[in-house]
Amino acid sequence: MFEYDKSLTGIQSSVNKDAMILVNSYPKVPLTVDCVIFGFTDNLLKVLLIKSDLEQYKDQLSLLGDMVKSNEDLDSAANRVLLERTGMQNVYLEQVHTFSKVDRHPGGRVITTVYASLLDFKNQELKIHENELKWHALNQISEMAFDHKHILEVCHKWLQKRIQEHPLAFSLLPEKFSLRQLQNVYEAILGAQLDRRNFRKKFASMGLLIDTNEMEVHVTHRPGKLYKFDYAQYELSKRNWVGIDF
Amino acid sequence: MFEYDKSLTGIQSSVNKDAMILVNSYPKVPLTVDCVIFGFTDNLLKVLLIKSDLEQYKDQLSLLGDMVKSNEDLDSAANRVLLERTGMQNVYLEQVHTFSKVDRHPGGRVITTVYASLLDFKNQELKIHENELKWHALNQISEMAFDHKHILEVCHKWLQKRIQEHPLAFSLLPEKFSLRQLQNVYEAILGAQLDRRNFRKKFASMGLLIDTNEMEVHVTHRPGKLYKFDYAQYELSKRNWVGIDF
DNA sequence: GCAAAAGTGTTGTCCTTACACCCATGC
DNA sequence: GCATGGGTGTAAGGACAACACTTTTGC
Repeated sequence: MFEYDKSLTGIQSSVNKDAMILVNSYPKVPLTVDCVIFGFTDNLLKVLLIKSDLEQYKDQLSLLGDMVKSNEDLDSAANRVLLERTGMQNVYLEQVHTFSKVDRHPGGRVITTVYASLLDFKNQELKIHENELKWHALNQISEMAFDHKHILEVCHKWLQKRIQEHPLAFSLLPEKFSLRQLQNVYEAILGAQLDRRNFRKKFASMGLLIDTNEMEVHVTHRPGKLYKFDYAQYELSKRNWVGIDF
Repeated sequence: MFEYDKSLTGIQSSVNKDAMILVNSYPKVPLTVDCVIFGFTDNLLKVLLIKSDLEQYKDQLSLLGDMVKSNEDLDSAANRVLLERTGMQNVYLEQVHTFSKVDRHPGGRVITTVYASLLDFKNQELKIHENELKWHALNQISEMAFDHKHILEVCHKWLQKRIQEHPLAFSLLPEKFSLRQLQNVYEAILGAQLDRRNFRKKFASMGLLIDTNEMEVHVTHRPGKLYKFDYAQYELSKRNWVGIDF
């Protein structure tokens, strides 16, 4: 089976000529992606941040971002940023919003598409410590460079909504986790206390947890059971929601 | 009270110099916005579309879009497209997603941010008929130019989800509407039949409908009451949802 | 044996669903 | 008077919220 690059054939390029002229008439804008990388440890929701490179934002915190390369789509750029900064691949990553205020960057107009990612803190070691790459507790972040504080708030709200309708939270936990850990994740993200018995009942009834027959070890209290998340079962049982809930 | 344009002051520009050099090093990309404009009539969910300008997509349907001007943010560009094409302002408009596959446009790389809008079909007359601007029933659209069919599907799913958690549907209806019209909107968008009594009970119990004390006229059956949507009450009573529903 | 968190069931309330008959209008 | 859709109530089932005691471990 052979395939051509159609853009190289004479026929195709004559058809495309008007399209190319049109596209060339458009203003061009520098594009970046920024990643809001959520993690969970010490019972706190954390975000992975660096110190800004720019003099103007000296010592201020900044999201992990980079320009979008000319042959790269946004998803790839976001995955690349994540890989370059954390060494991790195949992590949960979702586009959240594109921010475009004309004065959002002091160096001129830059539009940024923001991705949110969730990953297990402990699985990974942040080999790259450039720009003081560190986890920061979400509720202790005050000022940030650019419009990044605003972006962070948008992503936090996005996450609060998203974990209630999609099992994202499991990405923040190790493969095996206790129900207490799971509940802690929900409480940290939602900023609310949940009833332990009802929480456990809810997850038990969903049938998405696999009992590993293992227990917590070295805890200073009665050890809890460890579970795995049943991704296969989740794919089968995704709800088809029809209801009205403003 | 006076304000400067800080970018014009000497102090500021020396601080910004490194930022500007950085931004200038980024690849630049042509950007567009595309609007998926939903309407509702004849009990069908419709979308406002034109015929593509491009030779390659001759006679194929295309979303309403335009380049993003160099001094314009995305929201403004989307509002401008809507205004230019429909003459309407201040309509519901929300950013949905940014599409960036490198080969999505035959004229070269173009990234597009897609907005969805909902508006009342009858309130407006589409004065501009360029490119055969017309409403098309969503379920009868087959082929489209570019990746617009895919975009449309993403926006339809977005809409299905969104109307169940936010009262968007009212934007598709005239100011005064009957419960039957409202139910028809939900049924058309969700592609599902809903129980009439339960639907009415649900909305009655929410307390978001104002009885106008007017009735339908010139209908060939018992006329229904006309209601208005109580936006003020909705703002007060927005739910603060904490629940888990995969 | 004490501190700390795991594990477990019941009850009341509310929401959702399913379902059938009479009513007002245009023709 | 008939066709068309408007308007209404109830009962059963399911989900959610509130709530307290016993168990297991480390120290």
